[in-house]
Amino acid sequence: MNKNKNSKRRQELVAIAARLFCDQGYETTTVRTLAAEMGIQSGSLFHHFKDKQEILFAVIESGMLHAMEIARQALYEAKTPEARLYALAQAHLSTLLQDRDAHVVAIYEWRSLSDLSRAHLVELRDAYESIWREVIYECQQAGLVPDDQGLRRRLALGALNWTVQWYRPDGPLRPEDLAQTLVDMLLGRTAVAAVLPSA
Amino acid sequence: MNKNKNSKRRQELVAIAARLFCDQGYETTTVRTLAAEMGIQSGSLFHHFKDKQEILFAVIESGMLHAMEIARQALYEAKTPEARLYALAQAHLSTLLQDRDAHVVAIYEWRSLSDLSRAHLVELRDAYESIWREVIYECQQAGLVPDDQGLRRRLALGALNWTVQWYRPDGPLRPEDLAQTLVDMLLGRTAVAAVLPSA
Amino acid sequence: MNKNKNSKRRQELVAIAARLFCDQGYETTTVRTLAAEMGIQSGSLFHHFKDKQEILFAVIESGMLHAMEIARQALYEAKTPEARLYALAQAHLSTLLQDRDAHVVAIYEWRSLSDLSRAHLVELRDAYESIWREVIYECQQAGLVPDDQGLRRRLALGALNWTVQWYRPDGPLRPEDLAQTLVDMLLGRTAVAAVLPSA
Amino acid sequence: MNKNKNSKRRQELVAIAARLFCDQGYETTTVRTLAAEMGIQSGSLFHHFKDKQEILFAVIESGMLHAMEIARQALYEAKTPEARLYALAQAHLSTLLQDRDAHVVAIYEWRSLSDLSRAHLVELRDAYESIWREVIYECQQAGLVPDDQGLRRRLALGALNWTVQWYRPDGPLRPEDLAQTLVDMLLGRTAVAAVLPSA
DNA sequence: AATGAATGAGGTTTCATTCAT
DNA sequence: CATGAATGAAACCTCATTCAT
Repeated sequence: MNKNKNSKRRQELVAIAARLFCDQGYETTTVRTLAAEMGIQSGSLFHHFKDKQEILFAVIESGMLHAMEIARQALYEAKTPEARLYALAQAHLSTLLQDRDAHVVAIYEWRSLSDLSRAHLVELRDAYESIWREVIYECQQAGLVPDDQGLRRRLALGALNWTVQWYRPDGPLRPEDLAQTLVDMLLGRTAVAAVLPSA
Repeated sequence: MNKNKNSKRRQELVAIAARLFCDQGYETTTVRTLAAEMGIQSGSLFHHFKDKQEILFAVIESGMLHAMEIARQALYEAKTPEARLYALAQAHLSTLLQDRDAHVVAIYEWRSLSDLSRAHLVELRDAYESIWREVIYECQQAGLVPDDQGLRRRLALGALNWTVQWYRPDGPLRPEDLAQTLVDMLLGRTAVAAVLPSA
Repeated sequence: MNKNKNSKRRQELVAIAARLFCDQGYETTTVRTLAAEMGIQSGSLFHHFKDKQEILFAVIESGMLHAMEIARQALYEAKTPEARLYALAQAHLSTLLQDRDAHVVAIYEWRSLSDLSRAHLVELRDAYESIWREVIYECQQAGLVPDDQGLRRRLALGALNWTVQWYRPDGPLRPEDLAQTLVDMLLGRTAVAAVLPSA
Repeated sequence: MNKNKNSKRRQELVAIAARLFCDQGYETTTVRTLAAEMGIQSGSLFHHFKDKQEILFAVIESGMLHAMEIARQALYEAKTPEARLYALAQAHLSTLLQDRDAHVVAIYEWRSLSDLSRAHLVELRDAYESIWREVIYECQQAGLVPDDQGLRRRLALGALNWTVQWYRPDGPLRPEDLAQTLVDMLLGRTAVAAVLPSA
């Protein structure tokens, strides 16, 4: 089995698997279909991945790692608490769009992970959420949002995650609008001059 | 096959199926497991349902019908726009908790429905969402929220739906708190006296 | 799965499996081949047996149970120590011939049994060998064979078991001759009037 | 492919294969396992052997050639018929112990040989058995055993072969005891002063 | 309504073998 | 001699579904 986990080839295969798992679901996607879409024989799949299950893990992990990376980059440039919250929301939407397949799979197929895989990914997820926790805490300290027991944060993240269910990048809404409206809701603004002024 | 779709027996079977589909997923739950939990043999299942797929349909339909019913009852008693919005949010949470299995299945297994089943359920869902659309429109008319192109509504509903991922009824948060915070966010309030005032 | 372990049907299937395992080996015999020879589909096999492995167990167990039964019957009628030894040898040869398939499989495929199955069959085998131990002990007590540390018994049993490698029932040798020669060797006789005087 | 069939390297590989085939069985031992134990990659195996099957042949052939060699050496020094019989039995046990892996494989995996391989090995086996035939004939001529149609020879050889099933070199029995008891049984003696005189 | 044996297509995975490097 | 990715056939087993009883 090919142990080079970051090889270009492997990343391609993971991306293809992400698309198929997203479109058809993990259980419904057969390894034969996976292989066919990858342009190899079904037996060859198992040189790259131990298991069908390991493919699922690789897909979800790749999405999470990318989310983390984008979030860190976004925060690197933003200075004020509000700007950081906005940047984080936009980064979240950004990876939700760029790596949509992987994130949809993460949501839908979480259950199909092995216990071990899940434990590893829970760590990644916790690390990501702690970034959000921190940024919102900064907003609180700045008096932008008077209190938070994590409830608003959770609702806001949920609202964002749920966008994969209905948001289409080719529709009239821009990601920036989503991010702005969400920040407004989080900070308790009525969003007077909100989205789509020209519509 | 039992054509009496609302029989007590059938409702029991649907509830059992909902639980299993929720816990294990539709694809992973075998007809034999379903039958075993129902106390019958696998062959007998097909006297009640044409298909495995029809069981899935019945599960999701039951959740949606119940959601609609609860929403209508809640609105029946609420008069002001804000009260109606609050009532609707609470009704949504209420069915999300009462019929959690069915709603989780609806979210996760939507893809596994046949085209015909899905089309029928889309109608139900549209009917339900039009209730939300209407109530928020009333709020706009009352000047509570200056504009809305559906974005806030969608974000709010998404936030609510996502609660099935993390909300636990036996935790410290009461459903009323969730509903209140959500209404605050929707209406652009800073939620000064927010959650858990008595705790 | 059909739990009626002694059903006529099951015994037929076991006999067929014994033949195939004997001819081709356990690993080499596919479940499809098994099913084809049984006149059913490969999937149907698993109504009768949980596993391919369980079929192997059933084959070997059947041979052992039959061996025990025949030995007990033979001893039931034999009175003197020597007669009992002779009866036992002949019973051994008898089951070796009647249930040749099963016994060959027992010898060759012992390794392919699961640990659990093997443990159960070891008990059966021990019970059978204790019969031999007892009968030879009677011979010693009668002064027919002066000593035995189990060595002669083991060599004799080994000689008998090995007959499945070369003995053919349609050849010139009669089972009685085998049994007689073996008893002679065990008791230290020169077998003056030995086999096939007319050949 | 390495044509030097007697190279030191090749003999090492054959010995490793013998051990694995003996422990796990031919069918169950994968080419990858073989290669891993040999410290090479699976693809490299096929530089040394054409086939997996050829490895099996090499294993069994090596055992047989060694058996023949030891037997010839033993007979070279023994003069009287009885001494020669004893020497042969001991040589047989000797190779059974020294080359146990190969001989166990010969017994168990005979079936897995290709027809061609088997034919070649049958010749070797016949050559070996003719040695036994000859030595026993000498005993008959010397009046040590009055007659033999091959039956006693076969039983005795079977008893010896079967020892691989139960004999452990680290147990209390010495190979000489086995050989002596066997000769006694063959020659029809009661083995008064038999095994373990010193124990 | 219920049973449960039987189906048969299709699932994941293994494995001996090849071949370009 | 050695590698290791790729092959592709075939292995065991599962499972929704049917049907005679």
